[in-house]
Amino acid sequence: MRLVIARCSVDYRGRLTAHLPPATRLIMVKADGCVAIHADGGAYKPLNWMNAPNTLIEEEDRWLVTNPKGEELDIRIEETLSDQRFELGADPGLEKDGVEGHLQKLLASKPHVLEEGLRLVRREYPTDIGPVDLLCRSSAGDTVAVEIKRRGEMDGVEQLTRYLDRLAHDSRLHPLRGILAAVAIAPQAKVLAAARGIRCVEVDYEDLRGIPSNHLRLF
Amino acid sequence: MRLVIARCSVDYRGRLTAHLPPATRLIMVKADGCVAIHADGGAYKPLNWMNAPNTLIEEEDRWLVTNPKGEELDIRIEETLSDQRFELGADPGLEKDGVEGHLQKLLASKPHVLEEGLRLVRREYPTDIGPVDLLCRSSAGDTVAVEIKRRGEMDGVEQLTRYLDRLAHDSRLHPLRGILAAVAIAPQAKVLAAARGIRCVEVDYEDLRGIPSNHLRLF
DNA sequence: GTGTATATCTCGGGG
DNA sequence: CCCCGAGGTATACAC
Repeated sequence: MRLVIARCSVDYRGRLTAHLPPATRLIMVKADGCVAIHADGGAYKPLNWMNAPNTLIEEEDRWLVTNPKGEELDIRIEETLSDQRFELGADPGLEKDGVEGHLQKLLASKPHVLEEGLRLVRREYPTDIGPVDLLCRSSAGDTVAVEIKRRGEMDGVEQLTRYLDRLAHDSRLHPLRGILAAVAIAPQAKVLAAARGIRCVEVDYEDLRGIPSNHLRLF
Repeated sequence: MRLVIARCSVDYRGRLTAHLPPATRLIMVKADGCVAIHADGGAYKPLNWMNAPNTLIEEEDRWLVTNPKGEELDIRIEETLSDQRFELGADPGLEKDGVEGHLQKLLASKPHVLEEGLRLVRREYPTDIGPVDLLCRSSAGDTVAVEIKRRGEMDGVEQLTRYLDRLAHDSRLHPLRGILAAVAIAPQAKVLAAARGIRCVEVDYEDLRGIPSNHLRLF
């Protein structure tokens, strides 16, 4: 990783055009060639950047970064205050817990949490506009499409609605209905879901991890 | 701005939990207190971060960053390879051109570009599910809701459809139709729009800037 | 503050 | 390669 502190002005031309007047900033060049220009504030997003893959042509007072898509980042260096390189090596990467994928796996193994008697038909059930998170069947024989979110918002309802529209074309899946499952569901999303006959279920992630998946009973 | 190169492991606990095994990384602390941990690759997004406002408690081998929302970033420093501070000063900020906001302003002043005789009723016309980009009236007296995007995709069609549904409840706006305006519109979006009776108009941003806004004619 | 939509979104997965 | 969906999305803007 190369870290340059320099007084510079920058122009980006590509998906939009953007200009940075002269000021002192950090220019970060990573091992994969990506370039980011940071001010001393304003969260983690750089003012300007160019992702890999790209080409860096470096002159005394000008860096020109171009990529295959035709975008370019034009950095005019007025004064270099520091220029250092560090060997960081490969990173083992981030291990996450608590994202939608985990919630989906948990609910796939315990669909009865959403509704008594619900059984999984398939996770990531394919349609021609994208996969449905869970396709289930109820004890009454209904097909139930489940859309899973960490937070249920209106776009989740839209998404499930689109899937239900597509699935409705397959008569083998009738009768068909939908469930929006999330750790928390916004009031407006509940209203929109209700208007479309979609049931909302709020689930507790911590509880869910504690429930055994082979939840068999003897009668 | 403070730049630390260190071998460290990191734990984030908040909206999810995330763990970074020990490795050498860049820890960036900006003047506003925000902290970002970067590996030597993978574009501009840090592996972990904590935005301002937050509190940094720094010990010899451990940094604990907490914020008012109860999130925390726990950094264990195993070895510090470099630790430097730079005075960057305030940044004049980025000047952008070509984003949706500009396109909306331009089209608001030149709605006739979308359709001969179209006049603006209101920009950001409010509905109870959000504002419509432009509400216009045609020379024939139709109400025309315009959704503006840089790139017209399916979600833009969905969005305009939701608005048209809401606006249709107001009989004063009848007859009502919609236009999706964008610099470029994806084929799938065109198909979906056609199926819903929504007209698609691709506009040239550069041309648009050159057209005078008071486009009056004498007959 | 809440809610809604944008973003040079970024990033990852699947066909 | 594109398409689609998730994100600790962040950020701006209107109500």
